Amino acid sequence: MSNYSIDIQKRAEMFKALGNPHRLAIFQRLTTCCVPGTVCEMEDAMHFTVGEIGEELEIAPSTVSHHLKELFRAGLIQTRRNGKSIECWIEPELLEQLSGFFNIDFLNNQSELTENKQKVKS
Amino acid sequence: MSNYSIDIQKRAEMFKALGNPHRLAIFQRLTTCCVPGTVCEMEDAMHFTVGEIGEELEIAPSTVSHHLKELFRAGLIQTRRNGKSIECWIEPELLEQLSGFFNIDFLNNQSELTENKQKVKS
DNA sequence: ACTATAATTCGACATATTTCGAAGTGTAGT
DNA sequence: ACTACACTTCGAAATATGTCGAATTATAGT
Repeated sequence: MSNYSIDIQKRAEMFKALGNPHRLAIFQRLTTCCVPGTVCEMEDAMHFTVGEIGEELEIAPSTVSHHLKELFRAGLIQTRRNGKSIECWIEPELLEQLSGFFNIDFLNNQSELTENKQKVKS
Repeated sequence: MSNYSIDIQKRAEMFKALGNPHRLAIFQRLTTCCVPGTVCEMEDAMHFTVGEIGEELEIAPSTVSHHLKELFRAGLIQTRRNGKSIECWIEPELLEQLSGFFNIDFLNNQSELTENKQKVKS
């Protein structure tokens, strides 16, 4: 369990964090807050307070807090105090990074993969 | 925990399965088996036997078996008996699906997102 | 039939996770 | 200073997970 690169350990922690339905729901909420079809204002629209998140989930505040801490520790969300409440959001770069992990083109060590794919299929 | 859509439940199970370092290593092995720079023969090169996987992980065969079962139950890998051994592989479509989940363009409900992104940044 | 190889199933055990309520901390308004 | 609001921290309890060795199943070769 301990002879893996930081890389795989860190990523496993991310996936573990997303492996709980409540946390995945939070994460998804934080990514899909932009109304479909409208311009996404990254700086504002993607922020939610802990309270807002808790309302949708219907679980105890202490449980919401626990889950948010897990998401934060995994490096999936950012938080910031704003007056009485605390804002949560996701950095768009993180989504790119995660998306890239499953990108077979990426895994194939760069570039000419679109080419290769076609070769295989022909 | 139970008032979530099948969708989110199923996906959470996938991420939970990937949330263990050993399983993530298996999964990664199964996706990156193609030698970088060469053509990826989907039908053959992406298959590994349980034994081959176990060797690299240095854990008891029964533990490997357990992890593979989890990956299978989550819908992440496919298996097939071939003689004495059992082959495991990942369907490329699955990688596309997972990659798409983190694709903010995708989340934003299709198409004109590349456009939108640029609008925001300008 | 016997043996070897490949993998799974079955307890068992230690450890981790999820969840809650109660108590605590920090901020803003009166 | 007091009160309300927003959230976190701290046990505690129930449940789930990761790991192994021993026993079992399935296949192939002799």
